[in-house]
Amino acid sequence: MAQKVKLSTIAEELGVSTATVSLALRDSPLVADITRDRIKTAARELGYIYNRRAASLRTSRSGIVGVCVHDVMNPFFGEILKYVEHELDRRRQTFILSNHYDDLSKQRAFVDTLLQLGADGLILSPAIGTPAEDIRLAEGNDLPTVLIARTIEGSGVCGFRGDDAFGMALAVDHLIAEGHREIAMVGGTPLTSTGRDRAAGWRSALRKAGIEPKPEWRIEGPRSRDTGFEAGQSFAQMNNRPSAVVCFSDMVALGFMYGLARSGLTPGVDVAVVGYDDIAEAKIAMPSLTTVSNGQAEVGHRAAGALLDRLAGNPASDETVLIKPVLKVRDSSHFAGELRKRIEA
Amino acid sequence: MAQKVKLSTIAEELGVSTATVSLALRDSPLVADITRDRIKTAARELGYIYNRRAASLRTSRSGIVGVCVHDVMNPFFGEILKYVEHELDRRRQTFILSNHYDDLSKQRAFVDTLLQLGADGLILSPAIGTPAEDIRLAEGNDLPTVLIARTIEGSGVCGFRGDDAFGMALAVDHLIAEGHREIAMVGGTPLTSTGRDRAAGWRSALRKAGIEPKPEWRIEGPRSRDTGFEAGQSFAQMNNRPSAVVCFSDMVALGFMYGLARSGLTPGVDVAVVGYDDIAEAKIAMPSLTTVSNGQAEVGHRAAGALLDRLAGNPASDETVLIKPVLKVRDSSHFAGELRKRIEA
DNA sequence: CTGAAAGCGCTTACAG
DNA sequence: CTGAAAGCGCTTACAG
Repeated sequence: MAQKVKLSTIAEELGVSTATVSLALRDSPLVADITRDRIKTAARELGYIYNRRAASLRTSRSGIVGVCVHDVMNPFFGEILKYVEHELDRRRQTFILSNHYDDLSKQRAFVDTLLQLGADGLILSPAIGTPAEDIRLAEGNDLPTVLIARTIEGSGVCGFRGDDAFGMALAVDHLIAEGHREIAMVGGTPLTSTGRDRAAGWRSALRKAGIEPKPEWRIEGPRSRDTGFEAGQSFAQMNNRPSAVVCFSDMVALGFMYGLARSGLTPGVDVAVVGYDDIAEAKIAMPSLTTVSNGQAEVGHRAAGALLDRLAGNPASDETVLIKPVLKVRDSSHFAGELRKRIEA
Repeated sequence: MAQKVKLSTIAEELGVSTATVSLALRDSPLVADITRDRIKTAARELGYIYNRRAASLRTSRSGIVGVCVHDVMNPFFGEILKYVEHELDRRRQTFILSNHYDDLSKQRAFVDTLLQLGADGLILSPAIGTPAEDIRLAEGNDLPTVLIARTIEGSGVCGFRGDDAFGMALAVDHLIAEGHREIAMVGGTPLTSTGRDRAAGWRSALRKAGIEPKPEWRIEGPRSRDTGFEAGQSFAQMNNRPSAVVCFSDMVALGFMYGLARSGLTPGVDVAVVGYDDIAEAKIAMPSLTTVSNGQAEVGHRAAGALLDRLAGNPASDETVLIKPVLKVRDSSHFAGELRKRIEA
């Protein structure tokens, strides 16, 4: 390729200074209209490419925002990110994405890269085991951070997530209203705030209804479609199988229903199933999946908004915003209830 | 936060030059072992953060690779990206991801950003309508490009994708062997190479078996689970419904099966269904989905490898590598065949 | 093995 | 409204 075109190339071409070119290209009112137009035309004709590294070195603003979550392929995160992406696009920020797969060292390597690139901010759904210290380190190195989906005690930064305990209680209350008394919870781990809070919501909703959850009703672990599938197959073999389950997530629930079906049971009839998140697939699944809407749109929008606010110089908040979940009743939990009522009648 | 620590801070602290510090931190053999150790220790203690913008401005190497696909949330791309990610991680390259949603202007904005950041390379699954000129422009501005999943005539760069026509023919041949004579194809668009090639494979496999595909057997459009679902519902209402369908992708097939089931048909029994891609979900779906393995691992690995090769200074190739697909027979196509044979017997 | 100096391509006071 | 000059934090010949 030919010689690289830079500000000074344009400046020489037109017989003006690089300062004027720089100002003109960014529409500074300091530059006369005619000059600006001449400069912009020349830039276009010469195929000028703005060098953001140089600019960023000078201004210490990079226009880069890092986003790091467990796994983008998980629709729950994918849906949140769509909204984050939309918001950042509008503000002309470049976003760099990384999965951490709950591997702390991968997350740290990513944060390091962001610091090296002089990123302007970070939106993070922290990996299991992330110490508050890691967040403070990022903040201490001028990397404003906003948490999503999971939060960390004492991190001192703001975060957005659903009210997990409340949402899971909605699911359990619904199943109780449908006539169930034995309700298992499948999936999740006490290692994340999400896992702890949802399990707590399940447990306390049962107790409030006077039902003491049996230890074997709490099936920890699954957090993916695959492992949900395995859990569904095991569940089908279980002695004294509960009549209903709430799942840690829709992914788990959808896999669980596949697993039940593979074992010859009909989800929604033999076992009532409720998911969590209300991802797009829930509505079209067979049977359609009763679930708890977890506010992906709101989390994504507000997290991006909060970060952009801080970048604009507004004061930081350290508040965790809990978004109210909403129960979506569909066939996976409702068929069974209907049948039960008919039998009892 | 305190004063920013830079090379010169360390240099002053230890009474050496910044040149020595720079060399030491990158393990140059020019620096004495003791000096290097002292420097590295000081860097750690002072909390030094390497400024990649400054380095990159000087060296014109950024360590950044851009990746742009239709949508990361689509497991087909997600799976490819996992392998790309793995390969780039190993080589300590930072990767910047973007969806283009088949919007050419979004793709262009992303390529522009990469040029501005001085990215070292681009892995692209081009948006519908991408002119070869766009690729040449990137290459002309020192952004080596490798294509995945879709290719572009006359782009002059190398690409990796499955052999779509061959793969779809495998699927059709299988259904014919199962006894089907009326086989529809659901989904895909002639606007992409993938869509054209798969439809061509379907059509020519039918003709080779002496079957002339009826126009109404080609149901164009769906490329997602949602639209596959709608297609499944419409298909259920169709007069003279074919006994089998091949789908543009697993996502379409999985949605299609949901749609059939929602309409009261049993996928795999009332209608044989074959997908394309062999994403992880295919194996656990109900019924398990017969599909064509599309080499996501190989595409991801080899595309990343080819790009890294070029970055290492090896000569560019302009070859499109076609990866051989493999048929995976499962229940969604096999039940129906079994039943048919029994009925005929 | 180490240091002094130039330069990557911008932006930003400052002066006019 | 425009220009001359310094400086962001590195790396790289070059000299010693």
